[in-house]
Amino acid sequence: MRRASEHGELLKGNTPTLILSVLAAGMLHGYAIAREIERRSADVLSLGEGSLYPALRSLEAEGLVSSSWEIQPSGPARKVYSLTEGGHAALARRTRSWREFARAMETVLGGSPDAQPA
Amino acid sequence: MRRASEHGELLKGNTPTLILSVLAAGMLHGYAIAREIERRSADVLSLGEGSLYPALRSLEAEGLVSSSWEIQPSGPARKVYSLTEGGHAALARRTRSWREFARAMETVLGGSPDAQPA
DNA sequence: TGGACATACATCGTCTATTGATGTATTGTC
DNA sequence: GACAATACATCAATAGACGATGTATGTCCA
Repeated sequence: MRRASEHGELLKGNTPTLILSVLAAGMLHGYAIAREIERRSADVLSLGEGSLYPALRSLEAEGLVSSSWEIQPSGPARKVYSLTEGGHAALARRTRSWREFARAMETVLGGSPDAQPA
Repeated sequence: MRRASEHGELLKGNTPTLILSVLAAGMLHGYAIAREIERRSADVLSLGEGSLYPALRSLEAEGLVSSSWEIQPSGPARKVYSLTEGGHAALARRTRSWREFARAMETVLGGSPDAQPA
């Protein structure tokens, strides 16, 4: 499938936040999580399979999501994930942390003569 | 010295942007760059020496900053950095890229029922 | 019939960047 | 005399994203 545009290393550390975020709207299987992130971000953000599946495993190991297999009448089985209570709390925490970070980035960038206003 | 608050892995990929950003206001030596980032961000963001100096080396290798030693009448010598033309251009590019990324993060987060408005 | 592509899972090696520790040396302060 | 700040630097360990690869099914088209 098409690759979304590049954002270098910026995604680092934000993958779990993005996954928790789309799961907050309801349960989804792994592949659909990646598509939903692309859809919501208008293809600016994209998770490769090599980032997605390990991240889901680690979120499950931390107890932030839970999963069950869904057998389809046709096509491969899907692993469907949903947020646990801890997952909702983690999302709220991570969202706050992201926004504090993003605001701080803006204040540093904004102090530069080169920077256009945001 | 005191450590600024933790933001996990969020800094990843943004270190060069922050350095270029504070250098856009004028030349500074390495240690002062780190202090200026802390000052502007009200101690939310902080670069350890282990991140700062390698990042400066690599920026210089890319031709985005240039440096010269400054001998002080008292105290250790300082390596003073300034932005090259390429550095100004890179800063503008990186700032645009950061903001596109941050906006996309917000649109994904904003689609969640758990998210408070930014 | 065969090719391409989307769905859907998963793993693995590589690469890159941050972290924290460690080191040297000077200066100022309590 | 000890500690902290200034000021440079390196290095091992760690973590996380990327891209490639693999398996399998289903669809669409020529």
